[in-house]
Amino acid sequence: MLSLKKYLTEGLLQFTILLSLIGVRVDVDTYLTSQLPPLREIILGPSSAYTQTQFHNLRNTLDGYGIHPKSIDLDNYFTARRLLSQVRALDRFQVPTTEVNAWLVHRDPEGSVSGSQPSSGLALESSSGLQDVTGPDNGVRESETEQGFSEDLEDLGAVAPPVSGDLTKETMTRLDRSSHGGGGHVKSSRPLNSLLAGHRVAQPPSAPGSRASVQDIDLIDILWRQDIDLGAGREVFDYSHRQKEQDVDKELRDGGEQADTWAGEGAEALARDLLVDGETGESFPAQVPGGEDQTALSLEECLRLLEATCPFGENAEFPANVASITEAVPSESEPPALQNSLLSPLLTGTESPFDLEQQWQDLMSIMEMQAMEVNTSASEILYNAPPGDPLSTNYSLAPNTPINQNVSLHQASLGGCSQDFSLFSPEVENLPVANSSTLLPLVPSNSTSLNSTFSSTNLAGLFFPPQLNGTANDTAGPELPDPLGGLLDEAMLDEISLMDLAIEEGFNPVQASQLEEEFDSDSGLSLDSSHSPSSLSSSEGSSSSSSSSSSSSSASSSASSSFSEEGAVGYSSDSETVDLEEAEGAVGYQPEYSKFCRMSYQDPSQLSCLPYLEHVGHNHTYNMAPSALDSADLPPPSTLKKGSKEKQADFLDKQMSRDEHRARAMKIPFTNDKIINLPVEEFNELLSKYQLSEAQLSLIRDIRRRGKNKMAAQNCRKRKLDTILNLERDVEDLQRDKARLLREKVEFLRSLRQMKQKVQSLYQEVFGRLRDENGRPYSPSQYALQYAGDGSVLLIPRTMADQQARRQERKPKDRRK
DNA sequence: AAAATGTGTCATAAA
DNA sequence: TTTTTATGACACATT
Repeated sequence: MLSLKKYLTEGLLQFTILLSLIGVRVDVDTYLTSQLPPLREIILGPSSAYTQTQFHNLRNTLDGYGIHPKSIDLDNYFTARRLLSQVRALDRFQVPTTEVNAWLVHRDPEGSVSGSQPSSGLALESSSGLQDVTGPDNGVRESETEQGFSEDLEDLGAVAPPVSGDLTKETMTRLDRSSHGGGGHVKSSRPLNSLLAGHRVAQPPSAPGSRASVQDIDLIDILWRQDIDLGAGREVFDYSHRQKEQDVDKELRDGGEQADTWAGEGAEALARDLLVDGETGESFPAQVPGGEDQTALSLEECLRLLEATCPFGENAEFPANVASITEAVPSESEPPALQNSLLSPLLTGTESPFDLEQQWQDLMSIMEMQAMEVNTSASEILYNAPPGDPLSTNYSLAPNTPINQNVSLHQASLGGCSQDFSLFSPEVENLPVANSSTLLPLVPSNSTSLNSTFSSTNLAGLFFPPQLNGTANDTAGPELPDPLGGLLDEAMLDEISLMDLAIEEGFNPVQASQLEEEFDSDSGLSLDSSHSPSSLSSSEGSSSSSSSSSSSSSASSSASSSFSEEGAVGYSSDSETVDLEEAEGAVGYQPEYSKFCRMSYQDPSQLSCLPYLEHVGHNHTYNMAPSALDSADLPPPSTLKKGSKEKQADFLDKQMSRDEHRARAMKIPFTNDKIINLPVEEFNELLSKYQLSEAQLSLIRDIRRRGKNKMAAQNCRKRKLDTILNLERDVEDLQRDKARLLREKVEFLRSLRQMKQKVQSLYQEVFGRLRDENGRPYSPSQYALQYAGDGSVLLIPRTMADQQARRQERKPKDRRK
């Protein structure tokens, strides 16, 4: 009975997850409390009804595992596997950082497009006052939708009184999901990002779920980069502000929506739980939401991935259904088709050329991880809490908190797999543990990185190539050749040989220590590999980059006189930028290094040529500039309040430079951009066109001067940095050369010593065999062997030999003189 | 709170 | 001479 219960609960978890995927809402309590057989039947038998037979068959044939009744979980498992293979494929393709970002961004539109087709779930949700948000869900407004959405939130938030943090969070996530699935966002990552940020804020850092928050940071960073790529700024995700506002906003909706959507115990239970947790601040809000956050996210990510890679017709239904999980009326007709779409990716997954063993290991790592997290969080609730509530709570929670809780839904599902296995075949259960513990380290570097990311519950690691993970440039991909590897080896060899030499040959202590120092320094250099590779590799490209920079500098300076707009561009030649970006992307700079490069190689003038990007170049401003600009360009929907408008104005003001403020104050009729970047002639023409006061003129000239100087300073700093880096590289090269020369010297000394020893032994042998007329050996103290120039050997008295030796010693000195 | 870093500006020299 | 560029130095902001 106990096993049955366990099985039921676990299966129930899987099942609910699956159902949540499908978009069917089922009251689990009824099954759990009263009707066990039906539940079992649902889990075991009819699962085939939700899945397409062909996929099962295919899977079975490929995997070698028989069709398990609990195919739902297997579905999750295979979905995960497919995702894994996708991630691996990413890794394999060595997609550069920027490209991967683009990939994500492009993937979203697909999901949004597909999601925008069936907006049923959204329609349901919008009934509770979300129409503003979900109304423009045809992808027409795209990012604007999002903006309007957030602004709506802000607007509402200004009015709504704060209630329970958990409730708000939950509502927020639901809202976000609505915007996700049906909103037709080109960039669903933005709300996701902000929500994640919110999640991070809401979570107590000390709670067990804080692990997820760390990943969230990574994910946020990645997503943020996407957004930056698309022109959005981090400001969009200003957690501390937005989160609170949204929280409050959600409150508003929560009141109505929750009552609307969840009638019955589930809702009550949820509310109860949430409230209690929110007040007490117990483990639940951090743990369970955290865990389920991950789950939901990963599932959603799964869906998106699936959509991206398997643009089947049915896939179009995913987002909407996912979005409508909580609100959708359970419809029996839907699931099969949906299941079909759900499973279709599995086909491709099984088709993936990757090693089954490896995938299995990957999966095992996930399962292990899940076993830790889910068992401690979700299962706790499942098992320890009263029978009815927890399940319903879980059920309602998972679908309702898609974003923040996204992270672990995936794990939960995967974990469900492991649990399933354990249920059915203990030997299989053993496998994961053994594999994950023992085999993982042995897995090739690719999968190791993957596994590590998995085991660290790193969502970013789950869905992005390792290079992307958080610091992105932190670690060069395993495929990337370590330019310092050879050096390191060399240095180590050097050191070894040196020590060897010093020990064996009784090397001159001073010299030996010197050499040791040398090698130490050298090896220290190499040990600083985290730093060296970048500079080294950069040096490879940097010879070109430096040359290009020098050439471009001269060229630009010459060209600038003739064509000042180009001259304004100055050092920031495209080629150089590309070079360095390539180097950066390929080699994987150190974080600070990449920071350097980003800072230094951003083309300020180019940016300034694009007004909307003008402030991206400056770290101060680009945090808030894009959002401000966005909001400026796309005035929020009618619901905007004065407060937020003021905020917008503030943002605008903040984003504007001092000179821009001054120009505005002086009512200067053209843009600072023109003032600064126009060639002198055109600039003068422009001035002549207007009747400008003396103050205005002087301000304009100051603006021009300052603007040009600003760019000049940027170029100067960039150049300075280039110089420093080049010098650094040169120093490294020289140190390498020095080490090499020293090594060669040591080698020569060693061989010389060996030769001397050999000669000495030969000498003694020959001398020992010499006999005088009387057959007696010559005394070494009285005679010596003298090597003649022609190769002959003479036996001469010691005295003569000493004299000759002295002469020979003097001769070189004389020559020198 | 202090240090490190980034950025804008000014003064000045040079082209 | 005027304009532009380069650069050191400083102040301020951000991290």
